[in-house]
Formats: sequence, C-alpha cells, structure tokens
Amino acid sequence: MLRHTFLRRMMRRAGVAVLFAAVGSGLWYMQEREVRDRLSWMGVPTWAEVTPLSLHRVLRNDGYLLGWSDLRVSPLWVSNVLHEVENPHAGERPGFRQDWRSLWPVTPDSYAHSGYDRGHLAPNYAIAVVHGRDAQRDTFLMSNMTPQRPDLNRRLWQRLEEVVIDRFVPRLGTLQVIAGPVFDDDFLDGMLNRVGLVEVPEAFYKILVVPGERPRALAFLMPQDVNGDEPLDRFVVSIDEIEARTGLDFFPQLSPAAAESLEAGVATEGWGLEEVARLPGRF
DNA sequence: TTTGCTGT
Repeated sequence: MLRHTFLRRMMRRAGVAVLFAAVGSGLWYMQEREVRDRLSWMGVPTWAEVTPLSLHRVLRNDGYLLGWSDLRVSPLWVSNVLHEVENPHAGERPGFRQDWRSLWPVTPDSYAHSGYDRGHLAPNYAIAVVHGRDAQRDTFLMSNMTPQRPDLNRRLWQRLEEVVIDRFVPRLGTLQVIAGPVFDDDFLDGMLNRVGLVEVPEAFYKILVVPGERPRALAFLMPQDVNGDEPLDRFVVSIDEIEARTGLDFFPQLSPAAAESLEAGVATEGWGLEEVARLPGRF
C-alpha cells in the first residue's frame, strides 16, 4: 500500500516535469519562431538539396540571423531587415571578436598576412544605424566575416552597402537583405583554399527585397576579382541564379507562383539603380 | 557617417 502511493507520487512528479519541459520548449520554440520571422521575411534560407556542405546552423544575433556551416567554417548567409531612421548615427567601430558558437577557432588574427580582408556580410554601419550599438558589436563577430579581396571589400562591396542604406532604404522603405558567399563546386579545392580554417569564396551575393503585397527584388553577384570601380548594375542577377550557385532556397515560405515571379527574372525598374551605379567609392 | 591593413 505504501509502495503504491510512493509510485503514484513519483509518477505525478514525472508528469509535472514532462509538462514543464513541453511548455518550456514550446515557449522557446514560439519565441525563436517569432524572432526568426522578424529578422527574415518569408522564412530563413534553407537548403534545396541536403548535402554535408549545405548544412548550416542558425545563429541568432542582435539585429541579424546567420547560417553557419561547420564544414566550410563560414557563414552561408546572413539575413537582416533595414528601415529608415530619423537621425542616422553609428558609434565608433568596435573591435573584431571571436565567436565561440562557431566551435572552430576563428580569431581576429586568423586573416593576418593572408592578402584577404575580414569582410563583413552583415554590414557594420547599416546595422548600427538601424538596430543600435549591441547589434553593431555583433556584426564584428568573426562568424560574420568572410575572406574578401581588398578591391572588392573596400570599393565595390562598400559602394553597394552605402547605396543600400543611403539610397534604397530612403527611396523604397523597409528592405529585407540577405548576403553571403559563393563557393567553388569542387570539394577538394574548397578544402585547400582556406584562410586559416575559413574557406575562401569565389564570389558574393546580396539580395534585396521590398516586402509587401507585390514584393520586389534586386540581387547582385560579385566575384572576388574586381577592380572596384565598375558600375554596380553590371552585377545584377536573378535570385534563381544565386540559388543555382549556392544550393540555397531563399524565402521558402513563398508560394511557388510568388517565388517564380520574384526570383526567376531581373527587374530593375523603380530602384533608381542607374543614378547610383557609378557613385564613387569612399576609400 | 559607412572599408580595411600593416607596422610601430
């Protein structure tokens, strides 16, 4: 009899524990979903085809999300939202920091004497202005860096980032931005072509979307090997082309019809791209 | 007001 009540009491406790775990993980899941929805319109990028090289873990940062590949030792995509602000102001540049969530030791020194820059994917200035100081600090995590040639990083890519926050956002309002690297198809080349442990991309993409009833998109694909003073509109591509080059599926929550109309073609009307394509660089 | 590196 005594034994019987003891068992029942234990069962009840176990039940309560399971209930707590279920509610807790349910709440965690809902909150995670809520954050992801806020930081990534129509869902975070996913892989079109499951291979070891396409796997990524979603790392949550202040102001942006990042898909981390443990095999490439590299981000595969970063996603953030930009909107207009009253008085744009960015604090002083914080220092580069190791991101312990990457597991692999990628330190601020890892790129030294490599000939490559530590190139931001989620940009310092735009994120700082829109999302504040803590978000700005998060853009300096080494997990947000990819090896970029200086002429790309400091010139062409910098001009693109400047045009996005200074021209496109005021003109079009809120923008969903996704940026990331493009890698060589060859597995062995990828294993050998590294800065420290980090795989060196052969190109970079940036996708801009104006969300809404009839969303509009503009996408760029820029190779490492540029002079830096090329007009930006030379690098415009369709989202489908970026998906083909990266193996990623962007905006997976779009219906097939909506995805087709947004991603299949190139439509530059309305962006004012001609006016900004040749603006000189800052550096 | 926006990118970085190297050498001291």
